[in-house]
Amino acid sequence: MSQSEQRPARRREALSAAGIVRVAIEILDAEGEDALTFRSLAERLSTGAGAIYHHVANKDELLEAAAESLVSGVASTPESLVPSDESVRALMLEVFDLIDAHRWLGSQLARAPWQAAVLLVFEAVGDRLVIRGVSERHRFDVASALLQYVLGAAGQYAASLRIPTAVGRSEFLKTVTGDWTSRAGPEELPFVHSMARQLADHDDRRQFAAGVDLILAGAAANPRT
Amino acid sequence: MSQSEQRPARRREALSAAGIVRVAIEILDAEGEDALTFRSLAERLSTGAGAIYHHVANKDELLEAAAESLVSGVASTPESLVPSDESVRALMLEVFDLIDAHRWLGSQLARAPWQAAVLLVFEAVGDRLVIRGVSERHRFDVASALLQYVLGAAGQYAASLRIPTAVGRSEFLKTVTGDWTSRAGPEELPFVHSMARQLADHDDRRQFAAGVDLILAGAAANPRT
DNA sequence: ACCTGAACACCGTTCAAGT
DNA sequence: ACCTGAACACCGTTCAAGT
Repeated sequence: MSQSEQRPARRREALSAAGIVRVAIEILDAEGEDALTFRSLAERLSTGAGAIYHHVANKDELLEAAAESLVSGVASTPESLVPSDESVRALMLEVFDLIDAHRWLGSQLARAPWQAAVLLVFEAVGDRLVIRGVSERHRFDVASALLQYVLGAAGQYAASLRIPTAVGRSEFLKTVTGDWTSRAGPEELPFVHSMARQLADHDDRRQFAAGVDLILAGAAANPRT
Repeated sequence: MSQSEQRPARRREALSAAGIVRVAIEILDAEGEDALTFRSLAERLSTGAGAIYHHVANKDELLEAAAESLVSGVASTPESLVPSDESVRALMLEVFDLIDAHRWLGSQLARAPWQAAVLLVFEAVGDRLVIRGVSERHRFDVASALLQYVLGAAGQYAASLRIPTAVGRSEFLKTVTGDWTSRAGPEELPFVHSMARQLADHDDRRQFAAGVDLILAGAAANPRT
């Protein structure tokens, strides 16, 4: 404590946008969305908060870059040229798993509509639809529907409570709806109450895949023009 | 300016949770999400910021209550008992229009997964699926898919730029992707570039409806078990 | 050119003091 | 019981000063 004052000195290699994004992802993954601040980031980088602004315009850009960095890993060129639903399904599940592994990514994708990461998913989905042979007329509709579906799931799972499967039906409903449920019994929410077991027991990933299949089945059925 | 100091005095009727939520919605609608702070709210209510905490636990609860207040208006009992896709479609579009009219609602619904407002939409969708005669085995899948789809669209449109239809293709892409597009030409994003016209010209609402039809067509086709 | 860190203009939330 | 508004513990962002 009686250490004499001395200025910090500039040890350390130069900062870079890529390095900042990498550390930001580490913080987001390890400690969650709220833990990422310019102060915490600067501390981890042994620098001042202001230094970051020399490489990243602001926090939004930082989050978009972090999202793009992760998404670009899964949304690459289709590996198969065989026309089938399988490659579309596989891609959608890859995106799902990525969000599952990085919860903050869900909120980030849902936040800004045409950020780079979202565009990459749209491109990847579209590429596979072209290979699958979806007619030109329906491509845009199907790609949009799949994109919006995965973004909805992203936001949903990102904030979800990850209920242990052991939890029983009534306890689950209580957890999920808080005291709100007590205001609304089976008479007011018949459907929700009839689905309580599925809500408590369902597997998020399987559920997600079922929705993808529904959209692809609709695409195959060629809906009304 | 030489007015003598005097304490504010307690004119005004008592605060209430409902009144606070009403004024919060007014601020959100008129000035957007960022404009709603406990300070701005308190000013509009001619009170201190702390007073609000006697009626609302925190800002999250306030936003959830605001969302529920709006959603409860559209997600009421089905008006028709005729089994058809039409009532499902109509409900989905009502939710879409509600989000369109209150942009902040999109982000709010996408933010917290099982808040009251989301549960109300799930219930309303489910009720109509039961009437339509979707088999018990598929009800949960179809309701979940529709819910996630509308939440994805909600987040997307909430933040969307609302591009005037007059804007041309290249200008649109520039607006939407920023300088990111300049890094990625048609070789890297073939699908996005091939869809550029649809992206620029499409009608959000019609697009949304097309996705709903896709899911309903998939439900009718009875996807793989 | 890049970095540093104090300063600025905000937040949500708390809490002693009033009525 | 309810209200008031200053105070607290934060933010993102800016900017003079250093190297």
